[in-house]
Amino acid sequence: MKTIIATLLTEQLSLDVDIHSLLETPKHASHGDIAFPTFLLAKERKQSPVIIAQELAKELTLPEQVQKVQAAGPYINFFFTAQYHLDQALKTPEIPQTQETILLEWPSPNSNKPLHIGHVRNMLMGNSLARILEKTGRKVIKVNLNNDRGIAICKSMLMYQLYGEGKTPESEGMKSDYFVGYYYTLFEKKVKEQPELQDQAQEMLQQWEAGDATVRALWEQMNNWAFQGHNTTYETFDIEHEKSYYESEIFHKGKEIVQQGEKDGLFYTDEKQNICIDLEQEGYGQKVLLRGDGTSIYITQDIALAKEKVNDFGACDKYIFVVGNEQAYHFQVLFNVLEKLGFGSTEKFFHFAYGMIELPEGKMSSRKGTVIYADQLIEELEEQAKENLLNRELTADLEAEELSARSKAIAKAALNFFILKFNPLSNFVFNPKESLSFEGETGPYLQYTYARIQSVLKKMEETEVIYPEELEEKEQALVKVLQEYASVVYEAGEEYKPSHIAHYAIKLAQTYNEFYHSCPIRTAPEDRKGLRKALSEQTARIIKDCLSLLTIQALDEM
RNA sequence: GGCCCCGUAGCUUAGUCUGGAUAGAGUGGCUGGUUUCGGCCCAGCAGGUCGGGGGUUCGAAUCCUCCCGGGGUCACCA
Repeated sequence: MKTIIATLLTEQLSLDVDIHSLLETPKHASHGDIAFPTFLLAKERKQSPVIIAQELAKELTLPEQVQKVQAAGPYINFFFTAQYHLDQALKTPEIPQTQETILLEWPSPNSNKPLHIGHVRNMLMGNSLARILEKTGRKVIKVNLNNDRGIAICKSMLMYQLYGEGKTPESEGMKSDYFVGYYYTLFEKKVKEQPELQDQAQEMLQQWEAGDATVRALWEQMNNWAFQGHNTTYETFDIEHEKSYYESEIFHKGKEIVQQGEKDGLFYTDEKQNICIDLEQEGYGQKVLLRGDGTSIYITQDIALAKEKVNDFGACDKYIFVVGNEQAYHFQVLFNVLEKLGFGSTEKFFHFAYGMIELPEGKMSSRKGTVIYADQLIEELEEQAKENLLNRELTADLEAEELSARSKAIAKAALNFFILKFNPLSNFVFNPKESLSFEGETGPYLQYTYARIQSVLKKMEETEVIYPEELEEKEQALVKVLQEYASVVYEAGEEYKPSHIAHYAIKLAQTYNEFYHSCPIRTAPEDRKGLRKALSEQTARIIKDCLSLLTIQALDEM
């Protein structure tokens, strides 16, 4: 629409400004579809903007898509015809495609405990982002980095060695990652009274690095349990990767790269023989990249991983890391190091950061037992959803299987939407009792709107769509929102913002529900029935698409 | 202390990059709505110094600047 108006204004008025960028989409329907503000002209011509608007509006000859033009104060407002709006709203949305290859890395957990609500935020954001990127034409390579070595897993190992008594997840009837996590928590408890455990864990880490057979065997056992548990959680959350990397396999590989960089004069050696980078100019200070004894640190392995990824998948246009924002500084340093090493400009790397989730009583603590685990969370929500279904007349008699399937879908809708509608960078307090609702701005609200449309459509026969001269107010509002879909997805892809999709979906559902309540569909006048049916179908299609981008299932009945 | 993120109705928040007409929602509170397409719905009322000051601009929640509050980070940890 902007292009049409920009062309119109450029051709008919001799204005020396970039018209397209000045055009606005008014917030209120009474202001039309596109508005041209005349403030700039007023300044140039030293005339009242109101008068300029009035005069220009009179001069214009309108193309067929534009029904009328109206000067309103300092704005010239353009109104498009119902015909034009309907064509745009009812056609298959064309989402502008961006040809890019993006490597997306997430959720990259530690292997010493189960996934918790922080990982849930990570998993959902990564998943949704991947879907949005794919929808906008990008090729997305999905990888995971398992942090499977280090002091944390050694703590679990040590406790199992001391107190495990040969128990297994099977013998205890525990999900295997919880089994591993139990020993980690046990360490945090015991170390308070026995500080020497800290040294023992450290010692174990050294034995691990030295390749001690017993320690390695124990490590493999514990890790297998942890991963096995994580994998079932990934299934619940629809997480799939093309490749999983393991810190244990790459952590020693960065050494040569860093040493070569030092020879090439990119880095320097400090008095302790550490190889370091000077990022004073960039504002990040001096950072060690490789210890003097040649052993790796966190950033060394990230450098190695960058190379592995290029080896495996070729150079990509962008590399996105979904990681909590407490690591923002680390990633800025890493991106600068990678740029110096020739992996590409820092622009190619993006830290998709998100804020912390806290509980009403403060930060989560595995020691205090206040961690909310991903599996438990979704299970509790399923229970709530099930209860809701049983309390409704329509669904009280569902068969067990169907009841369970629907509860699952509704629970995930509630959780996914709740997490994804937020600005990712905000911290938020998660109150398990109050945070998740099924009413209002929620995933189930979207599912409900979709299901109700399906129910209405099912009862209707094929009807011809007849375009009316004028649309009713609620029809008009719906038509406008439907037209926005393609550009919303495009923007979400450009800006990496799943929340745009969430907010748009709510707006569409709200607009549709208002339409639904004031415009009968099945009992509409004959010349309106086909139109309203078509609008309902298109709304359903787009809601379903949005839900899919948010990793939520659309239900035909709920 | 340096750097990064956050601050908008009682609560949860959209809008900030790219400045425009009356700052949108949800929730909670109050008042209503279905002999009609599914009430997890809809309508209405009350609720805002957009953290504060200064600046730029015809115009600022949005840009600049200085403060205030909350969180994070500044390891040879990950």
